[in-house]
Amino acid sequence: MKVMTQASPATQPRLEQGDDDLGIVDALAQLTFLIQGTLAKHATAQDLSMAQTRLLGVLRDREPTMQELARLLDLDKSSVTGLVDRAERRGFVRRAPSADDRRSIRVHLTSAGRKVIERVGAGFRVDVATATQCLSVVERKRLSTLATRVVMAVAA
Amino acid sequence: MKVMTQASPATQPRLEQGDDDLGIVDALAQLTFLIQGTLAKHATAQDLSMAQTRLLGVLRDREPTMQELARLLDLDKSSVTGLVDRAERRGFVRRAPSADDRRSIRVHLTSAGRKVIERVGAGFRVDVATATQCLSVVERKRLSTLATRVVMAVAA
DNA sequence: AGGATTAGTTGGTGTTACGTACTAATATAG
DNA sequence: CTATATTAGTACGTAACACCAACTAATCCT
Repeated sequence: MKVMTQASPATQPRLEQGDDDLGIVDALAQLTFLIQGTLAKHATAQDLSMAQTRLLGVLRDREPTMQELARLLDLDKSSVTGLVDRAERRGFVRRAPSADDRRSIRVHLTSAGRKVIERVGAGFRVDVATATQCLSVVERKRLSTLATRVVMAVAA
Repeated sequence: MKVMTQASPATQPRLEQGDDDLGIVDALAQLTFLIQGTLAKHATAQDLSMAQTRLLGVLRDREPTMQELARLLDLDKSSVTGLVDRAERRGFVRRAPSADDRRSIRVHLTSAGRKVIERVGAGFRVDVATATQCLSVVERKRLSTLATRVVMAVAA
């Protein structure tokens, strides 16, 4: 995990950090893999792939067209066709004709789909809570605030 | 993004958090997707899949056997065979016979492989730095320390 | 020496993702 | 009001990826 940056040239061994700090880049990278692994675990437990999980997750509070779905998931529209095909075949989502535009289609969760994604979410929540138990209440709050700030800033 | 947990029952709209805090679970989940997206972007820019990127990333400071690689990447050994096949075909890694055990094989980066993964790392670093620019130096340090603590605690 | 175990590959199946080409519906231009 | 262009979605071909089960070769065990 040693890739040099402009900020810390190869000639300098990073002044500010000891063993208790991986540096912002590696810390976030590793945290990311950890969290993704956790999510993948619960997805697998519900017999869902990560792609299916993302699809159902996005549909929890939306009823988008295929086009919008492609944008939300950052996929090609032809990829979304297949994804929704398989989810529909398993009874997790359904396609409904759009009211205003007869070309487009609205995708929505079925109750079975909602149930399965809620189960993944519940398990995930427990594991994230467990993983952050090494932090005090104040620290956990700090972490979630900082993470939120970054997410919000990038979104804007 | 509203799945209820034991910690915050459905009857209560979350006492402690305002609009400036998504809560530890959603904040980390969203941060994770953000970071993964960034990494994927730079991987694609170097014409690498995420699987190839993870492979080359792991090999930066290791020369594992196929078996160890499977454990490191949390993949089936047969998946690793294919992954290494494709990476070798593209000249990024090489297989070398293991000295002590004639059954096993050691996989190592080529200079081309090292070069390409370093480029991904460099771009990724820049983007993480940019994404965290909304934080002060102290806050950034705090975030990286907290993330490190979580990663370390889970690893142990 | 001989059976169990371990390392790695092979082959088969299913998912995922993409690009291109296509149909149908809507929007725009003249 | 046609004629053309654009948009929404699907179909098809290709390739990567991941798994399982079956297989070969080397090593371990007793």
